[in-house]
Amino acid sequence: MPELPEVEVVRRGVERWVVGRMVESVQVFDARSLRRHTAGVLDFQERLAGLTVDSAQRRGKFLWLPLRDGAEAEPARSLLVHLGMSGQLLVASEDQPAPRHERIRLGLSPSASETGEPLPEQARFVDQRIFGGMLLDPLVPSTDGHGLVPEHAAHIARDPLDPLFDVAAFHAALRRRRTGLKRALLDQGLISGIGNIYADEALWAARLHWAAPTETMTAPRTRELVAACQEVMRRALDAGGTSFDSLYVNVNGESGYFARSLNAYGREGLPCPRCEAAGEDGVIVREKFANRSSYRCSRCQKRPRRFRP
DNA sequence: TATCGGGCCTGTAGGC
DNA sequence: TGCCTACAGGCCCGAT
Repeated sequence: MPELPEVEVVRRGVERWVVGRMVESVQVFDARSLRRHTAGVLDFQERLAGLTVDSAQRRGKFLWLPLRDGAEAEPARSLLVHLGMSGQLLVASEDQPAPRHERIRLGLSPSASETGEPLPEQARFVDQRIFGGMLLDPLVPSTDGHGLVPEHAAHIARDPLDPLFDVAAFHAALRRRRTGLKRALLDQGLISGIGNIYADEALWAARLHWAAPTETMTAPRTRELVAACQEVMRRALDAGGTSFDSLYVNVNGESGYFARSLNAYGREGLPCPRCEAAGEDGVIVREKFANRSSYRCSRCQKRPRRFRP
């Protein structure tokens, strides 16, 4: 499932393979992947073709490619990409067979690597469940005054790996909320990039229960939680992301290995690794949370007296 | 205004 | 074998 580390892996791939190249053609195989581009498929195709990819940017799980028209000094719009829960952005050569669930294909201008090898001519957006999508979006000033962001991503908070992420501001916002910790971690307007998997992993690392009330957090506990988020995501990034199946791959179609390093998520009934190492008997339990699952250790992530499910 | 829950989607697994 | 149901989950929007 693409969360921040997976999207960052894809961003790096796009930076290496796609930046600096012109979009020469746009094929749309499934209009549902352009659901958020309200002007429609034709508008998307006509306006995107002929623009050059200036860079590859990311905030949380949103990835965007600022686009430059030949005569422009600065990009004024971007191709905003969200992978949803099954989206992939693959680079491929024309002779490679079309993958199943390919929704959008971009033909790229010819280019060569440093060694003179020709680069793949296509970028393919593949999305089995169509929760993700693309849109052409104007770039607007970020609400914190630093840089430009696509209009549709302007409401997204900075993520914990962003050098400009403000822990004190996050703590203050957390204290103002009247909800449970996990719900807050999944709120992309509060802190971005965290999905169900890394929320469980970060809460496990910080020994916090998912339903602990946000208003009970102290500043040191918030710092510990943010540090846990950063640590979990950095390790996932080093491993190339989390792959449970073929739903997440990098731009070259390769899977990541972080799933092997998960401590809580998906480990129902197994011993808690931390408790096991200490000779204790904690077990990972699975609980219903907002129509999905939450995993925690029965012993070191005890249910708080006050509880906000 | 803040919070919550349902809908969007498809493939897979499991039960019958 | 084939049908049905539950489940996975990020984001958006309407309801409370």
